[in-house]
Amino acid sequence: MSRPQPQKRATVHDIAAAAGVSRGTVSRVLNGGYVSAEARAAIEAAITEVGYVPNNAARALKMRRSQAVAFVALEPHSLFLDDPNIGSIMLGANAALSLADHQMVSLVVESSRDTERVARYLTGGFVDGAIVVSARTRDPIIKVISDLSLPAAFVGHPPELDQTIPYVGIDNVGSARAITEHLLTAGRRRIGMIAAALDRDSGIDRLAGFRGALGSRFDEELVAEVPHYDYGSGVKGMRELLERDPGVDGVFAASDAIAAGALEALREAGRSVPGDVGVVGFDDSTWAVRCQPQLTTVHQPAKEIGSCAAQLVLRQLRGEHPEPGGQLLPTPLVLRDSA
Amino acid sequence: MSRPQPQKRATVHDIAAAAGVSRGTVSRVLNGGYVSAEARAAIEAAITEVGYVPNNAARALKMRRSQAVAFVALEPHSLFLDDPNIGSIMLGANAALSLADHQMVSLVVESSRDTERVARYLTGGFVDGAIVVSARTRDPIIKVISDLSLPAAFVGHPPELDQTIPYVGIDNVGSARAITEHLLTAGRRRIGMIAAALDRDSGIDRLAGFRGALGSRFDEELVAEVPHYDYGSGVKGMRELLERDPGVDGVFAASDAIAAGALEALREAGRSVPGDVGVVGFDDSTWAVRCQPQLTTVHQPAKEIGSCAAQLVLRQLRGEHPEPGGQLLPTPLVLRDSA
DNA sequence: TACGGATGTGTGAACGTGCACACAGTAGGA
DNA sequence: TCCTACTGTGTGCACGTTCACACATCCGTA
Repeated sequence: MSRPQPQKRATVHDIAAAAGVSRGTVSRVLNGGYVSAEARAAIEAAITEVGYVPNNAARALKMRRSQAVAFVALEPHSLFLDDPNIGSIMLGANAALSLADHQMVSLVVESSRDTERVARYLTGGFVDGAIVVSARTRDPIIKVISDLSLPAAFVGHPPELDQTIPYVGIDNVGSARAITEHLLTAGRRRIGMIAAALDRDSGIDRLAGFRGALGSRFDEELVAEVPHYDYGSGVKGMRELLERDPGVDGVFAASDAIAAGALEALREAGRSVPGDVGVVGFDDSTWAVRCQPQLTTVHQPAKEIGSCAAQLVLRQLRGEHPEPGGQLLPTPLVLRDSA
Repeated sequence: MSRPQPQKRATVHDIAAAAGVSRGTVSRVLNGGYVSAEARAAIEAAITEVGYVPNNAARALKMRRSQAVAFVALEPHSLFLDDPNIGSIMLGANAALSLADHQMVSLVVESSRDTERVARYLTGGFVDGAIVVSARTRDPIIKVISDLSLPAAFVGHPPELDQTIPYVGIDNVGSARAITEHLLTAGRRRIGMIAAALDRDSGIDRLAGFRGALGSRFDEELVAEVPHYDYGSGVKGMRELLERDPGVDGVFAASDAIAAGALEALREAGRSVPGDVGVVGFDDSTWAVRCQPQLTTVHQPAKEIGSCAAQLVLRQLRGEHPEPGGQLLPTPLVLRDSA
């Protein structure tokens, strides 16, 4: 029974002693520098023998660099449940950071208690930068990052407080306009929208795009407002739309989840899709292919958004100054069966 | 234009100087000890004035304590997409750690490249413990944790390599047996199962519970095996079941997503639910209430699982040794409309 | 007066790194 | 011969914190 390492961790001193050199030489084989072949061999042997791993805390203290970037998820209740993209954004960011040999640590902010603790964490020197996925435009965390001038990037919308922080997102207005035009060219005449989350940029912009595409044909009556991007809201919104105008023959749902709910309400009302009514969604999430019929929708490049945000932070870490104002990623239309 | 703090961060020295005391006294007001009222007042004033925040890296180095616990998500592709519970488990763990003034940092392991980096991170002194959510029972990360004797807890199933590490999960066998018995007492005679993920404990155990409940009535013919816990597998599995025995009148789906797919296949085949066929699921995820009819299913206490795992780690951090062997949380049946 | 305890404060050392610097030896060119 | 350049190595210091210790003061009591 040989316990590998009881609790004491090996340090540079230990392997220096084991290899018969000084700490400086050990540091040089780890970080590059002039080292003779035999010294290097002895040190590497010692390292593998004792299973030495550098102490990140000490390194971070000395270097003022932790090789870690925070992924801050604000109000995750809604994010994890409503937004099917948050997971993909995380994976995209992680992949990009990983390639640059950085660690992604994701921090979850649920309550104001969390806010304070995460602020301490960001300030405390454990991360070099932050990617912030926020549903709200004003948040205490943003002020912390701004005051700290911590390299950061926002996902989803421009930060209101500090315009110098870059962001990455999609063109919600243009995408909404494009998919509404798809309904128009398919010959739909009475087109309604189930608009959601009108307290956020994304919600407002999607409605604006819809309005823009319809132009003079826009009818306030045919917009059902619901609070969230979820399935239940879709069912409710569609029922409302049918009640206001039973002749509606096209629907732009502000999210795929809403579109799925709308399909349910239409089935319940005996309408066929896409025969009687054409339905389009937004996100191209897993919802889109779960539905019957499958949804025509706007593809959100979630992974790319994540990796792009990571690049934005990494670039700042290298000392570059990315032009502020944000970066909008293309959102191709995905044509399926629902319209 | 007054920049708040250019880049220099305030240290204990700075606030000691500002308050006219020594660093030791500052440390004492931060960490407790004998401090006079006036000294404390002066120091606290200085702290708020310059916006001092302790440097975690230095503190971690000195204290060998980072007040942070890792949440390690292995192979998140499947986790984030298949398992609707991972988000809730995270939130539960975060809440429990937050209450104990600990920071949760979640690490995503996608590739073998990630494995190495995360191992370095765990070893590097940035975290005091780890919660591991793993779909596979053998993983290099487990060996790292074991060798390091890092306080840890597993979610989902017992770790194969190191039996001393506690885990928290649910009784898949018992739960599957219970919900199958529900179908039996409802009078179903020809009961099939759509079994999934038979390469994992959860999948194997759910099938075992099903078999146990049926006893001598068990018929191999009525088990459709599908690879994943997802919707598409549910559609396919149900079609297969109907083909093998059109007289099937009860179905236990290994997950809610599968059950939802089964409902679709049944609708397609013109069967009514629960009239012709009773369907039950597993998880009590958001799927369960999205379906028409809503699913009777097994509730997985995801938040509690997360918080329980966190407790297990925190207890070890306090020096206690939780009895190994794991903790199984209760899984109440949720009766809805589908059976 | 002298002592012991409680209360309050300052100082030095250490946690484990990386880097600047000093130093030593060898080789080549003026 | 001296100067410079290159290769290779060891030492001291600093990063910001906490802790152990020494010291200082005040009080009550023997």
